Amino acid sequence: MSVVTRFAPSPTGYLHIGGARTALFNWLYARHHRGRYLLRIEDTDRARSTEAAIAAIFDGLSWLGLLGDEPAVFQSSAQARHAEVVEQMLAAGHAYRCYSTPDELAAMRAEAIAAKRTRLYDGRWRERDPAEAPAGVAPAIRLKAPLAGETVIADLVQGEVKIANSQLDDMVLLRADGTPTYMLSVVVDDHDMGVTHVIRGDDHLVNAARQTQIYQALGWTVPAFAHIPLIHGPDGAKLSKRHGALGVDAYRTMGFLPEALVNYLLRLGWSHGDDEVISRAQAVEWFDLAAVGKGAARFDLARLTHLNAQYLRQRPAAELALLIEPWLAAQGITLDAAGRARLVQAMPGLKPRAATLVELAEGASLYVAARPLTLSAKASALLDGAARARLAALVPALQAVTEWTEAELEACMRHEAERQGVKLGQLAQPLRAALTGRDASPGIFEVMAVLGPEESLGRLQDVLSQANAAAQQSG
RNA sequence: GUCCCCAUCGUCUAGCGGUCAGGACAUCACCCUUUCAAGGUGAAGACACGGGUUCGAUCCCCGUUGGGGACGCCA
Repeated sequence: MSVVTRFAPSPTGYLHIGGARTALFNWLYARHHRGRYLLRIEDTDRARSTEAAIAAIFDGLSWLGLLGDEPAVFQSSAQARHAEVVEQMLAAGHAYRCYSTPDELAAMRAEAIAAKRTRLYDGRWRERDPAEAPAGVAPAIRLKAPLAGETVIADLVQGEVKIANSQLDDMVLLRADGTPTYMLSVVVDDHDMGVTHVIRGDDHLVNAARQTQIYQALGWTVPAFAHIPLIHGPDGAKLSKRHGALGVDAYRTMGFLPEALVNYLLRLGWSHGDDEVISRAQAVEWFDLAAVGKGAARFDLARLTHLNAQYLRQRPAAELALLIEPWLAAQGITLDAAGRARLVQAMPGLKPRAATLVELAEGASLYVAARPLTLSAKASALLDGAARARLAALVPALQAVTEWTEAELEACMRHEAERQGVKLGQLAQPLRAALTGRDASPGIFEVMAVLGPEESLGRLQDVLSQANAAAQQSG
């Protein structure tokens, strides 16, 4: 039997980071077993579903490369089928009409809580004669669940889980308005879509027992279940808004690469020995449910950041130059062909100094900033009178460099430092400040080589002439 | 209140009866060095607790504690 998995998000705003991991595990499991991976939008609750939310989910999945193998199924389109299945159950005596109103049920629940009793539905209409039905009340249809015994879930991650049937009440299958509930829809849809493995969050573990009862009432084969642990925030509590980024898109805007996020999510709860950086192809080959951990894991941004740095370095320079353009644009920097070429050339020196695209763009901006540069406070501090004098003396030497390469520039600078009787750093640091406007940058010879003689000397002159102007003004 | 799940360094984890309890991130130190990174070397750092089972428990069983989840005519 060929494996069929599915990811079934409800469209409530964005693709949650936990949902992304569920999707990933489903995708990997299907790929590993050469099966199919499907998508189903659980939009049964029409009021809470919006086009924008659905688009956001597809967008997130697309970015991560986790779109379904076939067009997504919309649960709301199968309502007639759901109602038909409930009719069958009614006819077979596996379901019954319940005339209790929502108000009545709420009162029943409140009473149970006050009396510290179980809050399960008490089955008051289970055996009652429908003739006693109150006039004008549309009934909900409930499952006639087994009273005694237990329901067993053979979970691929959690192991065998047994739940006493006394703990499971007669759940609603069809609402009074004729719409199906989630519990019924999932079962029917998973069955109709031929889903063989249901891989989802831990919070559905008890639901698996309820759904098993529905499968059994229908005489359908129960799929294999795998309930993966939830992701917690850094403080150990459930991941929530106050932890910052929740949606996958937020990580995208923080400058993370999709392959890094995927690798991070994969290792969160799943492991393969001591392997940390795992390619997509390798993950497909290695992935299995048995290696999924049982405990909830905390989200660790530092770890994601480190992984991102690794993947950043694997990307070709040209790709990275393209990827950072949006962040550059946000700084008001638009690139021409020469600027792009300069960034590509600068990438090898920029890469190891950045962990995210945001940092990479920040580092890259020095190469494409417009003259004259705005100096940072620390850069200005480096350019005191003595430093400026050293730089002024350096200018003729630089102008004499015939081959503007890293090696030639270094030779020139070392020679000049010796001539001036200073350490290389005393020359290099002020030069860095003048050429980059900052106190930290890639190697200064590399910076000069990428900038070219014209831009380098130009930036240097900017600083020197500003100093002259300032001196004339005060003097 | 009832039921279910979980438990190894700060964090993610390896371990599947006998290990100096391994790796990674983070932290600290040193090296490299024109700055900042990167890189290299090293350090510190964990089996929640109590009972069993066993010649021997991180590992198997029970309990305690702690954490999480579920108990809707939400999904």
